[in-house]
Amino acid sequence: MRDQLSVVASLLGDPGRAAILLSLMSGAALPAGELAAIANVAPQTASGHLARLVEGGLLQSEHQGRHRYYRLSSAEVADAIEALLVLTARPQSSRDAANAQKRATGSLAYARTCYAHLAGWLGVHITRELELRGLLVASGRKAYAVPASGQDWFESLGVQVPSWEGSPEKLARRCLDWTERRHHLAGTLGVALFKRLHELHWVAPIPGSRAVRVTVEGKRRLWELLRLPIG
Amino acid sequence: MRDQLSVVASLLGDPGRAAILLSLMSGAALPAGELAAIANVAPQTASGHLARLVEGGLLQSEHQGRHRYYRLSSAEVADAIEALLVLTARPQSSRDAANAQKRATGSLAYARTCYAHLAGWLGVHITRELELRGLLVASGRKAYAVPASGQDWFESLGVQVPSWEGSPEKLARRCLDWTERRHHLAGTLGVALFKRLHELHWVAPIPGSRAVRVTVEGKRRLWELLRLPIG
DNA sequence: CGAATAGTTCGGTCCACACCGAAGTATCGG
DNA sequence: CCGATACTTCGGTGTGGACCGAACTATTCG
Repeated sequence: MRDQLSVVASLLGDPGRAAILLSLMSGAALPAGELAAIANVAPQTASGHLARLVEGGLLQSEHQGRHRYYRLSSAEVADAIEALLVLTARPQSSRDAANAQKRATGSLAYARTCYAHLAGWLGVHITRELELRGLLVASGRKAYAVPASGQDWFESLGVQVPSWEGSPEKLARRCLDWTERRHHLAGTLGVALFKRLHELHWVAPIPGSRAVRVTVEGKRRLWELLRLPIG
Repeated sequence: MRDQLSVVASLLGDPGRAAILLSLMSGAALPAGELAAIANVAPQTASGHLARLVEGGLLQSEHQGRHRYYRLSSAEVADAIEALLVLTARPQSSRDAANAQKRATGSLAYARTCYAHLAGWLGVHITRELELRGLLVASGRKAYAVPASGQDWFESLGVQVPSWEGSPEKLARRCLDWTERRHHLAGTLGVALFKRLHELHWVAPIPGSRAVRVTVEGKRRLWELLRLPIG
């Protein structure tokens, strides 16, 4: 029993395996070779890591021709990784350290997707502005409530606010970003918002990565709409 | 960035350190010597582990005379550990494995506290009976709603149902038990229920551990009240 | 003060495991 | 059927770190 914890934890405790798992956090499935490159190890080594991760129930593999794709086996795995990432972000309080970390992570820290919603600087600050304007209200540690004014705002942008299906967490979850260490909008509404920004060509996902680029149009409109200083 | 994860994870990846962290999950602070005994290692070894855990921000230490008490440094640490425990519980489907695990954990698996609410077999089954009777209704993945009938039941037992302060998660959280792999009642109401059962001498915490004993009186009353077969 | 207890630091041993070279098994394309 | 690509298994090497004995520092008690 008590070792069970250490067994799972030690799966995440190797830098190579951690890199692999992090690269799969987007929910995408990646082939073994690519994961080897990401983890910066030889294919044989990665193969061993992947086998252990599958054995431990963290990953699922899927054959496709001569490729073998791997993905996280459940949302619980992603939850556990995020819970650990929160711990890595915590003890830094000096501004320098925070900035160094931000620079190191590059554009991913600036704007990226987390599953299918916006995270990074952009995700956090859009959410912050909405909160400041009372268009989104924190309700508990894990959810946002959407007041009528907020609903109007989303719909004027062309985002259908989904009906209240079950828990508020489903609709508008508060998701913790580990570079900004601030909450941002997730859940159905978060996904819908990102989809709409993409439709409007205000943001453009960078192919082959989780990073997101803000278009020129997007910069102008986000400034008009939320006074968000971008670029 | 990417190694940060593996660094934290590898802190949990050693059986000794994992045992130490698990024993601190109750929120209590324990002295180094006791933690060494729990981890089943020499005091020097434990001392090294504890230093690394403090260094990594997972534990905080506190001097008190010639003792040195250690406790989890934040709820986030407990969250991360629980998120990992969920992963350990998942893949087992065979009854044998589940039973073996139950036996191995001994009385802790039967009844214990998790922070200050009841967990283990007892916690899970009390919660289950309340759910079957409609006195507690799952609301989303993380909270219970308490209908009027449930409120009556708690109050007839002498448990003040706290007023709806903010989120339902605060009041009646669904907490996942990792030996039973079932939800049980946590949150303010869960704490109040345990406190009341203790007051009534239906259960008695076993000193120096998180295990809980059900008294003879308790067995009789829990049977009368919920048809819970104990012992 | 000196003995006892709680905890730490230091030094040396030993093993698990991350790593890669080499060779083996699938699958694709011609 | 043959070479190329994607991935795995096997075997041997090297290192990080868990471990404990011994010695050291604090605190309490008589």
